[in-house]
Amino acid sequence: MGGASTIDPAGPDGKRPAASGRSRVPVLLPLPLAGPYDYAVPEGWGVPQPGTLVAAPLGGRVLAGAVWHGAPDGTVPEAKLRPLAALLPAPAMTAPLMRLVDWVARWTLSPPGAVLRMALSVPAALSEPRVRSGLVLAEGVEPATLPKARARVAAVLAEAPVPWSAADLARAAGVGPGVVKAMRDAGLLVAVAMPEGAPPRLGGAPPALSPAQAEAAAVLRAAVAERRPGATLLDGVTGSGKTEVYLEAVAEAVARGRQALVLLPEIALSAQVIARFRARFGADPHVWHSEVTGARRRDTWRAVAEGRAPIVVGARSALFLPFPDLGLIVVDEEHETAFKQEDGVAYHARDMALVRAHLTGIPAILVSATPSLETLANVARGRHARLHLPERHGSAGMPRVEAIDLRATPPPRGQFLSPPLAAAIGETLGRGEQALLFLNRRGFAPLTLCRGCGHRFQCPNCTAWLVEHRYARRLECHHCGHAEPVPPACPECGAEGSLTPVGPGVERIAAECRERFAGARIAEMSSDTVHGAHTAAHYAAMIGNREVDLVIGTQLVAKGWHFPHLTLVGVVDADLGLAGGDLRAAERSFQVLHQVGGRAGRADRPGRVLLQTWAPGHPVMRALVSGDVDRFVAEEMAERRAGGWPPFGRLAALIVSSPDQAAADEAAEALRRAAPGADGAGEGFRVLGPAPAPLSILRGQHRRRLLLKAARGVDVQALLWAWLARAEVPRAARVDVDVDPVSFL
DNA sequence: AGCACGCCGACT
DNA sequence: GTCGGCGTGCTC
Repeated sequence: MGGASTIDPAGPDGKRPAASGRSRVPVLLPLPLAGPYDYAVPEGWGVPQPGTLVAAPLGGRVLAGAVWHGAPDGTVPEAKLRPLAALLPAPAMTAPLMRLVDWVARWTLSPPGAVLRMALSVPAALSEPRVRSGLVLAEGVEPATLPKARARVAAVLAEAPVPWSAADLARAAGVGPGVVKAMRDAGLLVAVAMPEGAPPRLGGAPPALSPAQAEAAAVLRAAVAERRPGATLLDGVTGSGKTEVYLEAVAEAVARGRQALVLLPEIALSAQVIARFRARFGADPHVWHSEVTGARRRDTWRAVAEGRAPIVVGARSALFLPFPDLGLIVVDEEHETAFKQEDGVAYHARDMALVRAHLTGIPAILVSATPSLETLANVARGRHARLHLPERHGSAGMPRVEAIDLRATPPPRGQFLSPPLAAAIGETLGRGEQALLFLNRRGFAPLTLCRGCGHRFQCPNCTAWLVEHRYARRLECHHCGHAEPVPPACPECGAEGSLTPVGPGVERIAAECRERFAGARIAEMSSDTVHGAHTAAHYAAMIGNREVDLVIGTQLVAKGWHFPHLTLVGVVDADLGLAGGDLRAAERSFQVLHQVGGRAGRADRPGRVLLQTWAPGHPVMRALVSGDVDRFVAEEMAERRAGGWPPFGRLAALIVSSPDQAAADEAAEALRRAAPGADGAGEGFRVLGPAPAPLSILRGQHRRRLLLKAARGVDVQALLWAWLARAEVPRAARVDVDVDPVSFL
């Protein structure tokens, strides 16, 4: 991860033999350079094919790069060329992956090398394959003569005389790792080279599918079998069995000897999803995300490149793995904004997954209970097919959703649960069932102010309030990580005991519940209490075992969990996501609230969802209460169409940032002056801004935004290239480009 | 991304 | 008088 990697040139030393009249090849390096560099091919190598991974000297170091496709640049004089240092012992990049790199670079206006960097993110995997050693019994060792623990180890090896890893061996023998180590040191065990991991043996049979599932699965299996390019939306409510259906498509790819890639948002918390793959195929899929590091990361990359990984389940970065024979890409929860990478190369993994599938000539499946408007528009245009799963027979059905009008039944002063919601929680707990309260805000209170002088605690690096975290006794900025202790007195007027928390976070809701539902066992789930897959699984088990009565959580609890005893979901502030005028605020609110509501009543008992809102008439609330999703989508689509917004128009953002406010303003003005067209408007496009970004100072950077809004069919990239080339931006400011922005921060 | 070269403050 | 801050520019 991070850092373009120097690698050990397995080949010649770093001297510079003159390159004389030999062939030259373009080599793309994992650096933000404008394009590939030309290199001389040492004598006797032959001409390396495009995609070949090579070690190339650059300045004083040697980098891993890829021989690129297309003609060498040719303008660099022969004498300046340096010879390639070595061919790397790793499979060459495939043509579709090289084309993907070019495609993403062009689309995002990033240097191709910056994109290549994502595809060569595992430097260790590019050098000589790791020789793993395993342990076998030394010759002539007689198990019977050994002490008990050692005898058990010997027995395991006698039973299965293949090389074992030390950890596996200790586990199988039921002894500590020390025993195995001591036996090796004593010469009772010897290390031998272990063969590279064979592909997992996949087996398993399809589960019993409903007729609708079976029909959808058959369509998708056929598409995979025939390698039919094109995308299909697979949608249906929570519990309609979408996963089982796409797993059949995965099974088809595997049966044909091809690989399948399944992209998920934030995989770290989806242990339950991995378990479903295991249940279906009898073996774990290869897993890829940022928390997979070290030897595991290297082995997985290698297994993918060598075709030994039939199924890969991964976060967005898995999109750039070197599959030699990909047969299917699935994007699960395709509406999730986590698929959009914001920093560095700003790409949307869902959209680029469709590109990779297209370039590879294979089918793609987009899966969601609440598809994005982009995807629905593509279905409407006939660009994607659609398979819709109806609600499943025999399931609990969709929960009943009701809005609580806070204007009519407000919470008591200083509290946040309205009487109807509090009553419903009390009844649920009284029946011995579980309830979940959802509030997408960490900490105790989002704002602290002084009752004496009105002072508000603000982050020194960002335009944001500091959030009180009462357990940690700190005021924290959720944008830059700044934290300070809660002071005993107001720093402005010196008054003591005058600081007042304003508004709720999950900690405050938990405090209120402890008071109101004495004796209830409460679990708080937010990124402050749940750190990664392990704790998440722990919480899930506690909830599943009914060791918890009331769950209070942030967005984290909305994701894919199945809690069979949970029958009530209360949304503390259903209006929260609607503030701020974001283009997709309504769509996203609907998706999140629908998803968290889906946690209620999945077993035999009906679920109930209560939404606390000040605006029960808002289209999002009406859609959730009535369940009339189609109408909501139609209204939202009509608004977007009328305004020329995505998915009916295109957007690109230019984000100016600088530690110096004047430089940021100057750069923004320079961009404005250089805007394409007459005064920023032309055939099918218009430039909006500059305006301060919603977080006008973030991590000490002053930020300004300009927005290019264009009709579909306008070559946005061409406009942006010309625009950026024209603009004279002061050095003290930088400009980032975000094509198809998802977030407007 | 590194790494080198190149001009202005606080130390032996 | 030097060590060293990181601003700017180059790497086939």
